[in-house]
Amino acid sequence: MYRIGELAKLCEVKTDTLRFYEKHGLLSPLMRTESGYRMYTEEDAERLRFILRAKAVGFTLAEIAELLSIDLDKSNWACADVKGMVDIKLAQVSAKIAELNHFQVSLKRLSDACCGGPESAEHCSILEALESNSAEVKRENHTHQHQNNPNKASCKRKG
Amino acid sequence: MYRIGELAKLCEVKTDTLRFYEKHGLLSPLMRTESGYRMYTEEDAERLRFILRAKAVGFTLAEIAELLSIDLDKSNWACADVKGMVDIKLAQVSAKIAELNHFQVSLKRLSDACCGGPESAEHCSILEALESNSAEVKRENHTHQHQNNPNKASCKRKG
DNA sequence: CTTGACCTTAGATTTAACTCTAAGGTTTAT
DNA sequence: ATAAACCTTAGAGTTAAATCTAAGGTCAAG
Ligand SMILES: [Zn+2]
Ligand SMILES: [Zn+2]
Ligand SMILES: [Zn+2]
Ligand SMILES: [Zn+2]
Repeated sequence: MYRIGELAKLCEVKTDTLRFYEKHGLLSPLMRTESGYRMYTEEDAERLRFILRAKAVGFTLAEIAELLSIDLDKSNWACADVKGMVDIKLAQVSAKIAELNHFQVSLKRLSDACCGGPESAEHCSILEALESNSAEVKRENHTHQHQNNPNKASCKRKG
Repeated sequence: MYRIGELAKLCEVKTDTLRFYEKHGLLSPLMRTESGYRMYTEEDAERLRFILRAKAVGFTLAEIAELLSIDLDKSNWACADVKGMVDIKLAQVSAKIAELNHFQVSLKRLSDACCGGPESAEHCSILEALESNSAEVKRENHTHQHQNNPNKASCKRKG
């Protein structure tokens, strides 16, 4: 039996999180002490680990609640149901990855085009790209305009 | 000159969004009509496009506000500043991708291990994996337990 | 018998970027 | 002159998952 702080420490979450999970129907300790302290059993701890594992593969708490209720009533559910949830999540995750990959490619293109030097950003190709509609990013070259101050170090590519 | 609805349509955003951007200091039309209608200039439209392009590479509105202020005062900023913002964002995006890739791999492993059939989930390897701590997911095989009902179609791998 | 670490509750706050509501004024077309 | 389509404002609601606050009760040690 664990008090809330003990279980929290054991599973590396905050006590707030455990109360939050309880409020949202994910994990309710069966017992309370006379004085009202929550007492979690090993079974509760296992349920918490289920929740954390499901979180670790990307499920939301609402989805985890569904998985938990399926898990408690397995015989009334099919593999198809469970795999369906996983596959939907997989599609969502893949879609998000695709979006972020797009960001990544664009950002990389912007980063690569900019010298990153100490010169004025007046001719920075990143800003130019954001200002204009063109798909390609003009690359700054060695003779680009912001090398016009000979007192400053010349604007060389980093790394 | 555009009224708010015209600019919204032109750039495929909601009027709400334009008011929201104004409230947050990203885009304020210089003019109003006598009756208080916002009138956006072509310059405002360009600024909106800047915002949308920056959004399209993953910047938050707060970061876009910063980029806009840099853009209006380029000579007081260096390429290093601009590239720095891009590189920070790139790192964030890459970190998020890494997390999602982890989700994706885990989900794929779960999905692959489950037959996805109409049989009871009593021996579903997905649920088993979430219940237990083991890193590897046990794969359901052709003779797995939930094929014990001969009245139902056997639990075959989908696709 | 008091200090400090723990526990309780209800409810507010956080983050991001909208999105919606209510109540009303303006423009344009018929 | 009236209806439709537009515009205004302030402010509340949405989503997700906590995280924090305030005000107080409990427990073990010294
Ligand atoms: Zn440069
Ligand atoms: Zn640059
Ligand atoms: Zn199966
Ligand atoms: Zn299965």
